[in-house]
Amino acid sequence: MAEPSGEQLLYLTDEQLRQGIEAMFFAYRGFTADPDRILQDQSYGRAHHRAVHFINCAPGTTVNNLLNILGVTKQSLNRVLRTLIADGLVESRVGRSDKRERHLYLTEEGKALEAQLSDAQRARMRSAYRKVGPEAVAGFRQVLEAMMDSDMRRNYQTLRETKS
Amino acid sequence: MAEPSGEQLLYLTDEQLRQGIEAMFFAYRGFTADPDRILQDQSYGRAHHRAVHFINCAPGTTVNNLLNILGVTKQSLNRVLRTLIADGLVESRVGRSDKRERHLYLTEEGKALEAQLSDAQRARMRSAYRKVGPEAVAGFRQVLEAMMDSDMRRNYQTLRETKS
DNA sequence: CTTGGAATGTCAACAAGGCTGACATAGTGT
DNA sequence: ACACTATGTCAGCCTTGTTGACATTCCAAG
Repeated sequence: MAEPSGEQLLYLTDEQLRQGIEAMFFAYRGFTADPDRILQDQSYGRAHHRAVHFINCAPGTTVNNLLNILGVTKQSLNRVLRTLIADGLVESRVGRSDKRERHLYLTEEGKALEAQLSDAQRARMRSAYRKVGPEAVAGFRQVLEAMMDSDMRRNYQTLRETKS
Repeated sequence: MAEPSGEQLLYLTDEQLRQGIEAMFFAYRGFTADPDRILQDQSYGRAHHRAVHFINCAPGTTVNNLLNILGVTKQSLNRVLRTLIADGLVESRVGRSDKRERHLYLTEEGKALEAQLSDAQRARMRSAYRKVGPEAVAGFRQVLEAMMDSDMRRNYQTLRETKS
């Protein structure tokens, strides 16, 4: 074998990549496990969690905007929103300037659920972050960002800007 | 505000954790996008991909073993296996010592599909890894490992040992 | 040896949450 | 007036998770 170079670098071998793939699979399971557990008793699922999360992040967002972020069809999102609105967790207000648009807000009850789910998920991530330290976290974030589709990266960065 | 300390460290703030959560969400979408695209034409989905992946990793594994790794019910896995076996991608052999067990192997056709899916997923990960360099990759892996459930970490490490 | 329980795997039926397609309604803008 | 946009809804399909019921096989205690 020649000196390591190009594709031969240790961290780019097929075996290393395979391990990364499996780590991603198992870690994502852990990542969603706590909110899933909380929601399983209620008639909600992961889809509701995602909707509530992003409405909380960007209060007043429109349905269309949420659609782009979540990457599902409007029929699919609508099913989820309908139940959330019916149960009084989300409020849908007709737009002032453009009355076709619906702006979405969490009610107090909605915020409470969001906080409950968010706390659980953050607790796990905080524990992981604390175990490995800031340099590892920086690397983690860099890899995740590089792994996104470019249009999703745009959404992600928009969300970062509006809140940080 | 006092000096940053304890929970006050920059990388442990709620806002940083929230960004990490969203990065994980978007990155996982990218992570599965390529195999999903390849499979959507066929009558297979992500569940088939996962089964094929782990059978490829551990040829001769039993159904029960696969169950533990994948974390789904045996009925759910069975449906996937049934179609894979019917289509000649997976072979199921009755155990010699214990005839209750079924040992699973990929056929040549199964290996071909696995390679196709795996290549696509590795390509994305390789590109991300190359962009950010080995130190970031090391941090990425550390965080993922810290984020797994402990029982899943055991599975993950077992898989690493048997193959590396 | 037999018999009961544990382990393993299969089949059936149901629910969540994706998807497409078609269509209604209402508001915007030319 | 007319085309286009944003949203909501209905119907129906697919994948993939769930539980319940059941068959087969193994093993160990009586």
